Formats: sequence, C-alpha cells, structure tokens
Amino acid sequence: MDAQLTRRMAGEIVVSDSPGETLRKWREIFQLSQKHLASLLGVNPSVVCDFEKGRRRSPGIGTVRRLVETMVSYDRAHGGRIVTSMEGQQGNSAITSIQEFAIGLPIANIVEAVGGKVLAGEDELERPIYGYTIVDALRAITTFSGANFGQMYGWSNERALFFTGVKFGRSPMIAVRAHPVKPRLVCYIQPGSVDKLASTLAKMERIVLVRTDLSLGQVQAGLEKL
Amino acid sequence: MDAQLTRRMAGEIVVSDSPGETLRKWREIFQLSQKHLASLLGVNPSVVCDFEKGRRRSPGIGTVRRLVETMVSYDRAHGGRIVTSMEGQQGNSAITSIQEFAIGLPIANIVEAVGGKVLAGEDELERPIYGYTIVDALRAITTFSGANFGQMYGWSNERALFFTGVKFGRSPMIAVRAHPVKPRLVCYIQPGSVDKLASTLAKMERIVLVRTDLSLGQVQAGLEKL
DNA sequence: ATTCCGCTTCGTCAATCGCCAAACATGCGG
DNA sequence: CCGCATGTTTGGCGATTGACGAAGCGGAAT
Repeated sequence: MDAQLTRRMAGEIVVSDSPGETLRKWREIFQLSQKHLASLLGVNPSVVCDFEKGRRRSPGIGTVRRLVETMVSYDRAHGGRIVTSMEGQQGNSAITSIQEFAIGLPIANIVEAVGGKVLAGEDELERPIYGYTIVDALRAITTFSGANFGQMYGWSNERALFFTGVKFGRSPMIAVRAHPVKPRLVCYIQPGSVDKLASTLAKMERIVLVRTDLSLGQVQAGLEKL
Repeated sequence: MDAQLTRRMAGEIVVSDSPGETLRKWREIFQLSQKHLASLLGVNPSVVCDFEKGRRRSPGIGTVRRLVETMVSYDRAHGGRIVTSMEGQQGNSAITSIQEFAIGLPIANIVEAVGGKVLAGEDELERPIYGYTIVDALRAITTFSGANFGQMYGWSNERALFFTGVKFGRSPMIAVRAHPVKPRLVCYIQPGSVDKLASTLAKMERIVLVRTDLSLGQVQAGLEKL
C-alpha cells in the first residue's frame, strides 16, 4: 500500500549526494528523534547517527530499506498522519491502476494470474514484461486528450494493458494500433464479445491478446500476488 | 535531468524483495549484456552476475547508485532511446514544475536564491522546507478541478509554492487559504502588484510571502543550484 | 563437433560496513 | 552549578561486501 512512498524515499536516499542528510530529512519529516527511530529499529542510536553523518559511506540497501519501511509503517500504525498527507493524489479517472513489477515476468504468468484465455499471439508467451495498466475503455476514449495516451504507459513500455468496459473489442485495439508505443499484452476484462478484427490487429502488431471473465476485482487481486 | 528516472530505479531496487532480479530487469530494459555493463563500470562481468544472483545480500547504496547512473547516462550518451521513452509525460499544464530537495533547506536560502523580497512572515525564515512547486496562477484557476489542487503538493507539504502570472496577488492566497494543506512559503514571480489582503492572509496562515522581480527562467535557474 | 558467447559459480583477499559500548557534547530547567 | 535528556563522536571487532579470475555450463553459430 505504501510501496510508492517507500520506493520514492529509498530512491531519493540512494542517489542523493549526501544520503545521510537526505535520510535525516525524512526522519525529520516523520518527526522522529534519532533515539526514537533507533528504538523502533532495535539498534543503538549511534547507528542512526552514523548514517546521517555519513560515517557509513555506503550503507547496505537492506539497511536503507529497513529504515524507510520502519518510518512509514510506524507512522501508518499511529494514524498515518504523515503518510496520508503524501498520498498519491493524481490520476486521470479513466486509468484505474498503473503498476510496475519489481522483476520481469513472463506473459504466461500474467495470463494465468488473471484466468485469461489467449486469443492471439500464443507464441510470445515467455517474453518478460515489466508492469501493467488498467484502463476503462469507455472513459479513456471520451476523456483522453492526446497527451493522456502517453500516461497509459508507466515507466516501461514492455507492459500489459488491461481494458474494462469493452463492448466488441475493436476500438481498444485500434487505439493501440494508432499509438506509436505498443504494449506486449492486451487483456479485455469481461468483454461483451471479441470481434475478429481485434485478434487480426493483435497478430499484426505481434501483441498477445487475452480475455478474462473474472471481475476487475479478481484480476487486480491476481496481479497483486505476482 | 534524468534524476527522476534514476531515483525511481534505485528506489525500486532497494525495496525489492529481490534486488538482484530487479537490477537485472533494468539491465534488460536498457538492453545491455552483463559483460557490456561490466565494462562500462570497469569491473569484471562476474561482479555484475554476483549482484544479480544475490550473492551480495545487501549491496551498498554506492554500488546501486553507480549501476543505475551508469545505465542511464550510457543510454543518454547514445541517443537516449530508452531514457526518453520513459520520460516524465503527465502533468497538468498549469503546473510548471514540481521538485523535491534532497535535503531540507531553510526558507531564507530559497528566498535568497530567487532574489526575493519578504512581504510577510519574516520570523519564520529558518524553517526547513523540502520541495517546491511552480504554478501558473491564471491557468490553475481556470483549468484545475478540485482534485488537481492536491497535485500541487508534491510529496512533502513543507514546501514552497511559486506563482507566475499574478495580477494582484489576492486569488492565489485565497486559494491557499481555502485549501486544507498549506505551503510554508508562497512566492509571486513578477507580480503586477501585491494587494494588502495577500499579506494579511499570509500572516494569518503563518506563511512566508515573498515577491521576486526575476523572470521565471532566472528563478528556476536559482532553484536548480540549491 | 568445435568454437563462441553470455551467464553462473566459487575460492580468495583487502577494504569496508554493521553494530555496540562507552565517552563526549550540547541544551534546558532547576 | 548540577542533573538529565538528546544527539554526536570514537575505538574496535567480527561479518560482509567489492572485486578478481578461473572454471563450468548451455545454447547458437560456424
């Protein structure tokens, strides 16, 4: 749930020119004293100090992770004052969810996780992909302005695109075809029917086309587990 | 310039349940072989492998940083194929810029960096702030829908808010006053005039109000240097 | 079948980190 | 001036990392 914030904090610390000061910045934001933070971590306060003052030049990522996660989950456990104030806002209402995987996952795994039936592209199932986007097809078409299409693609474009609210399955594939950047996997969630044209287009673009009859909620749950 | 992407990669690696695989994911995205990456780093290929396979349980952040920055800058130096494909897209056109500082900076430093004159709140100048947002006042008012106001605040709300295109300086402060989350510093960039009401409101909210007659470009340059 | 290639595994060694305990410094109320 | 709390510094010891290079493995190309 707080993965976003956690990653952000960690990333900032790692590439900072002075990781120590950045760490301190976050500790201050969370309004914790070195001692308090140390006690949460179950270590000596000097350890926290060591990091902040840079005596430990290149702390392990394990340590950084522990620090960051400790702060976030402590705050969360105490009402989440700080955490909620930084929550993700943003977002076009047509985009239900955008996630990146921490590691590359073969398309086959995704398909299985969402109970999908492959309609086209059976021969590309081992390709790894790195994230997914879930879009409301209707709203996307009515509310997207040119630039928004770019948003659908998160950080990697080797990704899966899920559409809800699909009637015949033509327009989404046409949109995909028209767009210069292509996903590797397109999945319709509980579509009405799926037009033949859709799978033809998919084959042309060498995209794996899949349908699933699970609900959006079930799909999301399946994806979370990956 | 690629700080955003760099941070994201680093953050993802640090919090990943298997940093090695995540690292590999990124190497693959950048289409580098272990050998190639190793040569860029000036180390033996086996080193890269050791990281990816997790023999180093908790590599130092220095190492992670080097890896990540090497990939990004290599790609950038060779046309930036990958990097540009992941560039920041998104964003409301009213928001010119959103940045976070790596460390907390006293308000006074910011004011100085942008050549500002303090109009209210002289007694809060040492307070640290953690980021800034630059907004086009006119466009904000006409194009923002409720939710967008949340966007103005990046990750930390202990931040500075800069407005361009200010006529009298009333509306921006009224918007700030109406909003539940407050910035610590509000700065008008080349405002027409600044209404007395603005500084009154600022005092009420204990916000430091500043004006600068530098151009937007100069202000941005000043902020970059911090 | 042999050679290449990229990736993996492993033993090794110096440099560095992770952590503690105890000393040091600073600030605050009495 | 003293205690007391909080944060900083220091010395040191064992565990781990960062790096190398040799050797092994499996698939693709010759």
